Amino acid sequence: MSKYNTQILEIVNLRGSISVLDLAHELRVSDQTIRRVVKPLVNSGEISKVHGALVSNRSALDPPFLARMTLNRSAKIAIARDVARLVKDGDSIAIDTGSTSAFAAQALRERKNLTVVTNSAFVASTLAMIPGNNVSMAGTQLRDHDGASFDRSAFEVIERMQVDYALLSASVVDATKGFLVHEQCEVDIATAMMRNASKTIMAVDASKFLPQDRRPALRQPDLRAGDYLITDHQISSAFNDVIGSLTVIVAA
Amino acid sequence: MSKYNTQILEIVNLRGSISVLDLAHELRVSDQTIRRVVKPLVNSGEISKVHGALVSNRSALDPPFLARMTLNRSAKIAIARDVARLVKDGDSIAIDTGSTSAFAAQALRERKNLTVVTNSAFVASTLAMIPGNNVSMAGTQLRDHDGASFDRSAFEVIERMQVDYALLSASVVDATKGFLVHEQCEVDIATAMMRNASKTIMAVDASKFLPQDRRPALRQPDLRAGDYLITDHQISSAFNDVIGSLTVIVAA
DNA sequence: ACCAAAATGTTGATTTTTGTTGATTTGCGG
DNA sequence: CCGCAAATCAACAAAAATCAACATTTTGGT
Repeated sequence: MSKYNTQILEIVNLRGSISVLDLAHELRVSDQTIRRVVKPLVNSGEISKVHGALVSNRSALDPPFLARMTLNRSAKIAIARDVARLVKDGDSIAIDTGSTSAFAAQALRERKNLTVVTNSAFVASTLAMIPGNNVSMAGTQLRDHDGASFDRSAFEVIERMQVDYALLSASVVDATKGFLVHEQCEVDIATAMMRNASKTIMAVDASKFLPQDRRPALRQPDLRAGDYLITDHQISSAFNDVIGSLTVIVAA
Repeated sequence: MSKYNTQILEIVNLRGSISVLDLAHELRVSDQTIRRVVKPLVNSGEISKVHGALVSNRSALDPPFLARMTLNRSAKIAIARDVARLVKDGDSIAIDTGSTSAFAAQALRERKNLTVVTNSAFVASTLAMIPGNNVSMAGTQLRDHDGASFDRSAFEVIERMQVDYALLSASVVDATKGFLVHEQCEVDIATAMMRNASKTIMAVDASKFLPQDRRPALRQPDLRAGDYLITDHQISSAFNDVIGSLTVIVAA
């Protein structure tokens, strides 16, 4: 990770493409340095390279949102893949806010003819543009830190949908108290989604099972027998109470 | 994959078709190079080729949102920058659907404390996550090709906002008929946004001023004196009627 | 101030891309 | 069917970009 890293990404993504020499001149370094710095960026797929130029492969569409979600990224992606495997073409699904759900939305782009209801603007815009999908955005006023809505109209929209799956997440999993989140409004939305869904999918990466500094106090509604828990590590038997009769899927 | 790849796709898709020689001249390279670069594009079916010319195989319809995002990218980015320059921190703005508006939303991320109302889920999610912004998503059910909403609740939300600017766009500009779009619902939303805004900003790149194959028939509402038109080239005097008393900003 | 490690610049050999030339093919109107 | 002009293709030379190796500078810690 070099000090030019962010600058390079910025320039390449803004201009769409630029030659190695031009970029070297822009940053007042030699072309060789650019090549060296750029190589890991290309390997990690952040930008791509053709003989003669660096080209951005960031579609102008996907916002920096996902890029910021670097916390446990690969685990979340693995979980997202399994969510997409569970859901079939033509299913209907309610999706809550949260970074795991955001990745799941990305993965669900490969499904077709989904009916989706969500209170997250990001999830909505991700899935709305897939041809054949039918996406409803629940809520009007968006919270600034995650672009989700928890207003009255959000509940109204969710209440009038009847879906196959509710895809929920949690901030922390406690061995006795269960799935916890930080805010009451999140519980309320989750409850509404569960009530109107046949099955619930709880997607939480393994880090949420570890003790946390800032322990949230609010419990998500209890899951029902046959609901799914998707995570990325084998779960310790200490959590048997919480897991109960859930179908546990451990993502590779 | 060559460095001319994206440029070629952009030009071919914009113009519908172009001769190899013209394209070579446009990109300042030899015809032979064009032929070489184009061959893999033709093989992979991205564009097709007849003797003497390259033709786009994008549908004659307004290209899908994703494709439009790459069309005339640099012009749209320049325009977006000027939009962001016009709007000040703390302003309120209504934003319509469309690729130019999507870029404008990206550019507006550098503004703070904006109040935003939009019927595009993409614009909403782009701006919602900026701390201090207050974003309202107008509408519930999202159209699949661009993730925008035109339902009853969209109008209700827009009608109850009072904003400084309405940021609108158009598919084509006609010298006598003015700013045209393809669908009535787009006009309706634009009208509602304009009615509740002090000033209107019309953002259209120069390619929209050229004659088009498929001419949309629906007129955006007339702009008022003092409204802004932001584009990327000097506008021919043939459009004087349309421009009227607008403040024209030509993006660099 | 000193050393070691990391980052950067320079050089020259190597590879890829591009332009040019001339032969060959294709589309089209008699 | 023929001939013509435009378009295409093949091959080689020139130019540009890349890579590897080594020299130099900068950085961070003692």
